[in-house]
Amino acid sequence: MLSIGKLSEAAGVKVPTIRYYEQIGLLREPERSAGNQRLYSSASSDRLAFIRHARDLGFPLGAIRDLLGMADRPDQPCAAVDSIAKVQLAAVEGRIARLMALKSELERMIAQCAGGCVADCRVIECLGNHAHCTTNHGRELAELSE
Amino acid sequence: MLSIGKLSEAAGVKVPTIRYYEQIGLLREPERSAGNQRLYSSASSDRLAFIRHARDLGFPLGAIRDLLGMADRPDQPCAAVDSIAKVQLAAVEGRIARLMALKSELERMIAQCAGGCVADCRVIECLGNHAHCTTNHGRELAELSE
DNA sequence: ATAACCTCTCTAGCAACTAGAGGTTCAAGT
DNA sequence: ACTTGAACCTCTAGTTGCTAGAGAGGTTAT
Repeated sequence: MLSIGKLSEAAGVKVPTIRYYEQIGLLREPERSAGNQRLYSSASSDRLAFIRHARDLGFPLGAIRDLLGMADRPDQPCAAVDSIAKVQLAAVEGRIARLMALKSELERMIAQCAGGCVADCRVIECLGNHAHCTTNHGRELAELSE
Repeated sequence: MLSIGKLSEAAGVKVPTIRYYEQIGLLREPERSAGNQRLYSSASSDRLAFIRHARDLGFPLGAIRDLLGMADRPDQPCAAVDSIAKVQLAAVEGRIARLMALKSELERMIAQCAGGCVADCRVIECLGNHAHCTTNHGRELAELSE
């Protein structure tokens, strides 16, 4: 059995984060020692590593909750799993596209700045006047990119 | 003079967001009508458009606060402006790089899945076992990408 | 004058944690 | 056996950038 600190080290997830996952119901409440400290099995460690890996891949916790539920029923078809992964892939692709547009906009702004004083600064100018932009970025393009 | 609703429409920023910007000190407190409603000049509208555009480009509000302070002193050198923009560009580039790694990982996971049942699902398998990954993504690679 | 709509303040909520206060328990060294 | 110090406990509040709602009051058009 592992203490929360050992589990934290083993799975690469910070201690308060583990408690947070328990609080929101992503991890089951573990056993406790006589002195009320959490004790985890190595199965918990696997589960936590799964969560961590999915988080690293950008899956939101809600999707991870669904994935864990599916992983617990191995004889079901995995179409639903696939579709979650595909949604996540689409989200990632969308973010990349938006960020590329922002990148070129920023590069253009920076390149145009001659390094003089603020009154002539292209960066300030461009931020103040959307008409200077080449790309058609807007609220709907940027909101998922951060 | 514009009501908050007109300003909202003019700048493309929602009404509660305008009040929020005022609350955190990004916009000055405007004049009020006899009935205590906010009244904005067209200068406010420009300032708000500036903020909106910078947000669209992914600048955090703290950076925008700095940029606005600089825009108010047009005779200063603009090196500081440039450096804020460059930091933002670097952040965007970093996010793109991380997202590209995540994208290929997700694509690989999805491609490998034969569409059977969960027990054989490559997606679940890969999420559970980091050793299946080709890329070396980790906490430090993914944390800025969302 | 009255309906319809706008605005006011205030509070609480979202994701996904992180930080801190103030107190207990455990493991190791003496 | 005792003491020290690290690790643990619970609880609350903060982060970022808003968004949603309650309940009250202002404005405008017919």
